[in-house]
Amino acid sequence: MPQSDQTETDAADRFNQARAAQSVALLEDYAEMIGDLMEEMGEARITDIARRMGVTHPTATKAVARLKREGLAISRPYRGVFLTEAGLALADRVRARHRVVVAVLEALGVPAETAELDAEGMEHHVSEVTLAAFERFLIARG
Amino acid sequence: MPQSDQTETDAADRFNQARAAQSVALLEDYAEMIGDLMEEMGEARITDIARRMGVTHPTATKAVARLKREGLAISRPYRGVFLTEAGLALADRVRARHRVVVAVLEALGVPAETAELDAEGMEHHVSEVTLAAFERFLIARG
DNA sequence: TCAAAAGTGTAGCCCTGGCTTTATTTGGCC
DNA sequence: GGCCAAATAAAGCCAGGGCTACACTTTTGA
Ligand SMILES: [Mn+2]
Ligand SMILES: [Mn+2]
Ligand SMILES: [Mn+2]
Ligand SMILES: [Mn+2]
Repeated sequence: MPQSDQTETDAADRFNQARAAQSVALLEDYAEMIGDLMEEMGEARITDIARRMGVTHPTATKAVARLKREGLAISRPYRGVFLTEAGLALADRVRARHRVVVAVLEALGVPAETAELDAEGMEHHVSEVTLAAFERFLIARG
Repeated sequence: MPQSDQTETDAADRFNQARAAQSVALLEDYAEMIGDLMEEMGEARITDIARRMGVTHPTATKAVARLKREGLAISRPYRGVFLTEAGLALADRVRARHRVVVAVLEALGVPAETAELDAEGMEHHVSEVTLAAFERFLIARG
């Protein structure tokens, strides 16, 4: 394989991975947040989800519909939303990863509020391998 | 402002920033890549753009249409695509940021190929403040 | 108790960013 | 010079993720 072909497939692979990560980003954020609300309030109401996500309630309803379709949440009409086992597992993984990303940013000298803001988008593109490296870095650093 | 209200607006702000960053991510990646192709080949053809992005050529055509609409590129029918001054400036900023993000990941112990893959998505969520911190970190580290 | 407020559902609109299919143009080559 | 392959354009489909407007249900409190 000539070098220029290699350059092209490598680039395409990168963009494909980024697109794949983006396509689950919304599910991850909703799962994490619904988990938070269940913890805090016992249930997650559409209105509360929408307010925290900064969207209108029909938008939150659509996202929850997708979560249900993917087996991550359940709900009955006019009742709260609840995560399934799979949803809870996802929420936990996402929450842990979020904290690691914020911690790494802060360790690198990023102000706390900025770290929180940037981590919200960056986290979804942090692969398992990178997450492991982040954790090693945080431990080594003490 | 009660603490719970604060929690909610903070979260909404985070998600809004992440959405805003995502909405320009595509422009950034195309600008960077068209800049690369102009450098390598003298012009950027739709077919080459599409192959490198890992999409079909109608998809690339649509993206280029958006770049033109935003004043970042120009092109005439059946001719190559070229960046405007604004497009070139964007491409340069994006390319520099991309390199910094990759360098930081590698400095944290992430393998080179993984760093390239993850950086492609993460870079778009790295704010100016965070980028500055990254650069200081890289310099301090030598 | 029951009316008003709050919450939820649903329909339908828009834009983005993928895709396939079909038409048109260009460019290389005999 | 003309033909054929490659490139480009154009049209139209789909899903995702935002929105508004409107209908319906549930909860609250006087
Ligand atoms: Mn997030
Ligand atoms: Mn998060
Ligand atoms: Mn990118
Ligand atoms: Mn990039």
